[in-house]
Amino acid sequence: MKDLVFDFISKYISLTEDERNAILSTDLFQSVKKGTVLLREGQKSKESYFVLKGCIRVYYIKDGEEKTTAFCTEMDAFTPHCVINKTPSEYFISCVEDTTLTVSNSEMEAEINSKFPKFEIMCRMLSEELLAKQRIDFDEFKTSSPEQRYLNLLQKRPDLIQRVPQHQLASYLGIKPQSLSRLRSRILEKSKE
Amino acid sequence: MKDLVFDFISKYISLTEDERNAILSTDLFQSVKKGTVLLREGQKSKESYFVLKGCIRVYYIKDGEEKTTAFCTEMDAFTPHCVINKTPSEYFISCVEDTTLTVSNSEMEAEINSKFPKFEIMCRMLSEELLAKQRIDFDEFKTSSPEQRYLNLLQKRPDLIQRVPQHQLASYLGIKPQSLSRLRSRILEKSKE
DNA sequence: TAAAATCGTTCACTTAAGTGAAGAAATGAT
DNA sequence: ATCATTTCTTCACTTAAGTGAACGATTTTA
Repeated sequence: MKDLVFDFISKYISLTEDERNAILSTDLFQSVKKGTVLLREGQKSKESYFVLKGCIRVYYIKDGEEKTTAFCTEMDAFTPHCVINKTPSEYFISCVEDTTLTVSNSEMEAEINSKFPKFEIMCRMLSEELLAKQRIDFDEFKTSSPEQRYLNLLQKRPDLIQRVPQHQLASYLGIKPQSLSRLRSRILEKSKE
Repeated sequence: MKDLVFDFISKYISLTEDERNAILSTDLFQSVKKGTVLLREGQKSKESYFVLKGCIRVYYIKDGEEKTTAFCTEMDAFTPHCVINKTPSEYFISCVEDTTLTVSNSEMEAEINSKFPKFEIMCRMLSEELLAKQRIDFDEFKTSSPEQRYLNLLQKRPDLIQRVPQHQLASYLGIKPQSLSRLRSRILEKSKE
């Protein structure tokens, strides 16, 4: 399982024995049960996540309703806004499934980065990449209809539709659960013809 | 005008005389006329932008229609996806107004970063910050209606509504120009009551 | 300055999403 | 195993966005 982290890192930089050990000595790995809440609204956290197995979900509670805005699955990294901004969190993060992930705190990261400048480079590359990728996702969202977004998701992350409850998917697609249900049956009708 | 860049940088790191000169020697600054296209679909570019004055616009052309997805104004940085990914660009970037900006290419950035590790740190901080901020914007977009998005924009970037054509704003809000027009008159009616 | 092109608004109509309610199905708890 | 809760779907109705067209108003360009 720990190899997955090193596989991931190797996409950006190559590590010496020392550097590998520095990471392993930090006791990053956690296994959490389905339903566990990792971060709550209002909380001040310094923790970043990297999902090895399972699925975590980012959601707001507005007018008593859950609004899901992100799912992180295998090999997804997530640093909450509150960590960067040092403000109370605007949202919750919880586990959709039993999940294995790394949890790193920002002070520890800063320490490793200053000890091994290579990590600084990796973090820069990774966040630049994620920024650009997220912008494309945002662009696709803006320029397509709910139905197109659903079909797009079916292409790009077919697993999500299986492993995640419909009503959570709905707000992820920017619509209500009833609309997702209707939209799905509309698509089904079309494909029959 | 060049001071603006150093004001911006000073939010992240402090510079020595040497470092300032390294930047100034790179001949980064450009003034471009309204309507100039900085990047075209299909093009392979290595250029990143930082707007000092004016406004640039990111847009796709799908089915012969322009779909605007971003506006960068004073103090906004933008690195196109194609620069990070080394693929042909999916979108166009052009100037909404006469614009003064810095244009830096990724090779030059890499050189400066390796010469002055401080810059590497700044780039990491900046892209982490933009990533987190953009995620919040995306979340807001997903969880609100076109009307709420418009009112939100009116709060956060009131200048945009003045300086940008309505039909470009419309796709930025994820709707058609006619819908934006209708939505605006609906809001006007409400405020009269 | 005159003609042409672009832009913003309005209208009538169509399509799809929001809402509230109801019921079936699946899930979780005791 | 049963009861309770949650989840998903369906329905009728409301609201708002998409579409195509028309018409000034503005801007561009020749």
